[in-house]
Amino acid sequence: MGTAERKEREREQKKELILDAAETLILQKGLDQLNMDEVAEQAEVSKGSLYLYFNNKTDLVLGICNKASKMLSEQISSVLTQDITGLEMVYKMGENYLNFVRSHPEYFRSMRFFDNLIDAEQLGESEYPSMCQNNMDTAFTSMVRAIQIGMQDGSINNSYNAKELAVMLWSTSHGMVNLAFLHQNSPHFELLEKNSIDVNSLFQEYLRLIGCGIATNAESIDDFKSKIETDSR
Amino acid sequence: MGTAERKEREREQKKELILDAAETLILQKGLDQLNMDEVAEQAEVSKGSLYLYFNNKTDLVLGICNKASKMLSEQISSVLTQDITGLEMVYKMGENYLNFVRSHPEYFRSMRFFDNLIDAEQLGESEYPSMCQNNMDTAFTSMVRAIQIGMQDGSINNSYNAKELAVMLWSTSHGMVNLAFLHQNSPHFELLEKNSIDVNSLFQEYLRLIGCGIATNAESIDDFKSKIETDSR
DNA sequence: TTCAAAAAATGACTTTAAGTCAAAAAATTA
DNA sequence: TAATTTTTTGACTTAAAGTCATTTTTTGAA
Repeated sequence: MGTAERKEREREQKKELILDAAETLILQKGLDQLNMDEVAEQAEVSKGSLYLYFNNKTDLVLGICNKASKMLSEQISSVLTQDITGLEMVYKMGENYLNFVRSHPEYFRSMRFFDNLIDAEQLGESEYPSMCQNNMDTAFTSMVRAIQIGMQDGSINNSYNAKELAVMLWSTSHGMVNLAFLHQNSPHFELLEKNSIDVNSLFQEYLRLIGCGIATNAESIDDFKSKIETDSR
Repeated sequence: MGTAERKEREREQKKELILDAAETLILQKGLDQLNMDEVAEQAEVSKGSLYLYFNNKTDLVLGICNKASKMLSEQISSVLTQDITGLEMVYKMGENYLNFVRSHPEYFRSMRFFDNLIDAEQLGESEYPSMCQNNMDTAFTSMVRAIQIGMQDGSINNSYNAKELAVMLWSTSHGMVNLAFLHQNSPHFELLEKNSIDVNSLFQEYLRLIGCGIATNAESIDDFKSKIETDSR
């Protein structure tokens, strides 16, 4: 009869509706100011309904984090299908990460929230943490794959362990991207202005720094640099 | 008469007492679970008294962050007085940062809290944010200084802009150190275990990666590597 | 179409934890 | 030593998360 299937679909749509409402509010006023009564109002449902679709406020924010990490993971993984060297893939992945954070600050906020939760709190019965984790694992695996491709095609120095290198690039780019986020979204954060540093050139320099570290040799570095310059135009 | 001075000193001691109590609780149960009633109990004062010494809960946590950032800043700046090359200073600063986070997870938690606040919330009348900011500025300036020393003594490639390089090293090491923090303090974080990666060797590799990127030439890199190996014994 | 049973939605209510303040206790000083 | 000022207290207020008895809507067999 298909009633159950339709119900399930409608349920998912309603969850999506609520998540959209919450995202709008987070974008407007930040995650700290997110209030369940307002989410209910924005989503045009009662407060009680929120709790039919999400266990609690944390669960709801993790629902957003799930969407966020899925989107990021897809954008990172998509690089693997391009016809470029492994080193270039690594570069593109970093660029995609930066672009993601810039265009979806509310998504990045939800991912920072998840990062804070994973330390500290017991996550209860929410199904989202493992989903978020899976999304991030997928993105990470794509990174490892790009590095392996680079070692194969000779663009990346194979004296590193691929996974170890992936973790390093992951963490360092997280640090860089976090800086870009603060610069864009926090009026109190003035480190870059005070030192008159431009985010774009900073990120280019980061890639250059990393590039010099992981590339096989001078030729592949030069090759890499010219690629970067071409891309940034 | 000196009564006013004594009162002021006693007031500072009481603030310290309350901060210590809060630190103990954060270490035990995490920042999310921090509860003002429990802080009052732990500090052996009434709840009302907490609000005589701190504007609100946020202010109290920022008080901890002030201590934390001061300690970190001192540890980083102390490297400047050592008789080593600029490149080695940069390395030592990174190492000090890592050690700080490992031995004071509750302090690092308070600094993450500050990081989240600076985006999002209006910080009210608290005097701490600017103090924390100053502490971090001091640490950052020490980093710039180390890089300038390295450019002078020939250990660091001077094709970079010193401040830009400092921001990069700051951000990337923040990312690395954050990873080490999660690994140590979050039972849910399994990225390193799953890929059987050791934090110490990862950090060594990070320094090697960065070292290769910023060092002047092969000789200084080799020199640097042998220094690192000596130190890790 | 009708209506009883099931499912979904509601909002007034409960709970929890931050934050307040009038009254009490302690310290100061004349 | 007693009036005055300063400090402390904990019961109270408030804000926001979370609950649940009741109402509304949907379903599907007669």
